Amino acid sequence: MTRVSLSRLPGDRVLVVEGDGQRELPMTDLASYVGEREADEPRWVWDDTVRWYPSLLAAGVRVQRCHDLRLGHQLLRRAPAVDAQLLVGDQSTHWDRLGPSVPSDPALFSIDDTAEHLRTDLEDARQLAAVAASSDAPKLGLLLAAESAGALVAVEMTYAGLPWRTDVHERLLTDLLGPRPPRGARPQKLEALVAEVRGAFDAPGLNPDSRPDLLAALRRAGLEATDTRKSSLRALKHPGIAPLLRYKQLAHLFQTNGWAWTDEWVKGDRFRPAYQPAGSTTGRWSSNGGGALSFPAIVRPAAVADDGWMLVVADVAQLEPRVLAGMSGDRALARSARGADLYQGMVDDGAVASRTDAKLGLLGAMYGATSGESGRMVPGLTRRYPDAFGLVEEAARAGERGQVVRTLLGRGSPALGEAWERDPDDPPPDADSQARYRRAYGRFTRNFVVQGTGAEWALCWIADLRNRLWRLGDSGPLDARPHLVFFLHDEVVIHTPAALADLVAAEAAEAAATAAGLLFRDLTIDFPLNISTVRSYADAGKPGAAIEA
DNA sequence: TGCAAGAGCGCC
DNA sequence: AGGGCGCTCTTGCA
Repeated sequence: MTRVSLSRLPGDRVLVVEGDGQRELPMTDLASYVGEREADEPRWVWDDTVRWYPSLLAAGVRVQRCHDLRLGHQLLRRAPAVDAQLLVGDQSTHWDRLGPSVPSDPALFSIDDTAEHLRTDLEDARQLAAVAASSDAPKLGLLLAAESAGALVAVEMTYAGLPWRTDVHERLLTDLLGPRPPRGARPQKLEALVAEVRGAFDAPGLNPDSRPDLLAALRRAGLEATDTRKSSLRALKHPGIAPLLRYKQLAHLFQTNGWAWTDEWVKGDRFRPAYQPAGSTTGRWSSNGGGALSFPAIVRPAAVADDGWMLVVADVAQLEPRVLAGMSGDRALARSARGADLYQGMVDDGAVASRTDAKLGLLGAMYGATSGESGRMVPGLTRRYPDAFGLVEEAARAGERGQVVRTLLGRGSPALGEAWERDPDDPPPDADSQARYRRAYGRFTRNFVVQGTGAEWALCWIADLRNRLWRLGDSGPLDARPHLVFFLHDEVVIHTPAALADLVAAEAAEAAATAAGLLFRDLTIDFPLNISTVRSYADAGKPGAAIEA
């Protein structure tokens, strides 16, 4: 496959290296050059997708594949199967330090002090060599390709944006909170709730946002409260609790997804969050802006397809338990995973009495629950599904011994002490806190292998889906084709011309099967999707909504 | 005055 | 004695 690396040079020029040949271009010619070369389907190699791809998209150029060296470097440096020494060389310390770049950074295409003239071809050669020399080359190769495809998806989704009806959003806010208040003030309905809470607790100056204030008021009312969490408050009996809970819910909406949020994140009928592929150590994405990955259900009614378009919403049912079945090769769990409901499958196989028990037991095993209803289910299920439960148990023990663990495709966990930088002035931790810390790390490694492999499955899914959607759109312009507009760990939203919605839904399911084949080739694991075709995101998942419109 | 940490809630 | 994130507010300290 043709591999073309792009490096930025001073004076807004680009160095293009391909095999033994190289040439220079002015930055202004880049989009047309890339557009023409796309016919050869090359893999574009660049330092950071966010630094190159947005301007190409803006020029109407879509790229089929790339290799994101920043993500690759980060991944390979920590991959247990890779000899990290092979990544050392000219400028490699710079690659070590390279953090994510911010899409809104105005310095995007100007050469500045922080963006040295990195020779991407040199780093590319090191990464290729490091993969080739590893004991896990095919899997790492797949992981790098998926990671880079994810980086393309992330930029494309920011570019496209989630279709957003500001009028619907504001009507929703006004209904729940009252009219938009002046800066710094509470909306009417929140203020009314505060008054109600103050009255109920006979605390005229109470600030419900202040924990000490609130605890004092609760105690004065004779309630035993040690924290102000929703779940704790719900257990208390007092006339002030209901308005307090209502206040907390609505205040959260006002603060995180209220008018200020719209002002900042919604432009031109689109919500455009910035995604950060592999932003979490497990390989899951994070987002830095707009709280895209904690996008609350309460505002989803405002995500509405354009006229003549629809949203196809697809999520995987029980992604992580299915991934666990696949990576552990647990045939019993794989059998229970046949069909749309894995937990029900466990009941039907006679492993547990109820669906609730199945869910509690599996989640307990994946998160490391040691007590409670969840922890109690684990021993029985371990006998039933020894390979699956054994895998997470072994990952936990490895963590407690201080060893790193890896995902199916070879992403390594951070080391035990990595996030634990002690102040040298502090006394050394005693044996108890060391043991506590090791157990916590064990819970982390236990979850890491499943969450991380789940993220890999999802990357393969969206990478394949992205290509399928592109082919489906045939030859239309970029913004007239079906495209991904949202991705949330195990769920995607596709904005599509209404006429293509059924085809889009079918492609989403096909892509899921492709991802399963890529990761677990010899073992058949079902990854059934819940798919809805809807006008508004809020209608996804509701029975009957799929046919509507 | 500004920053970091903690609490709490949202999502998976 | 349950994993991963981001965001906003308050508090405590410099």
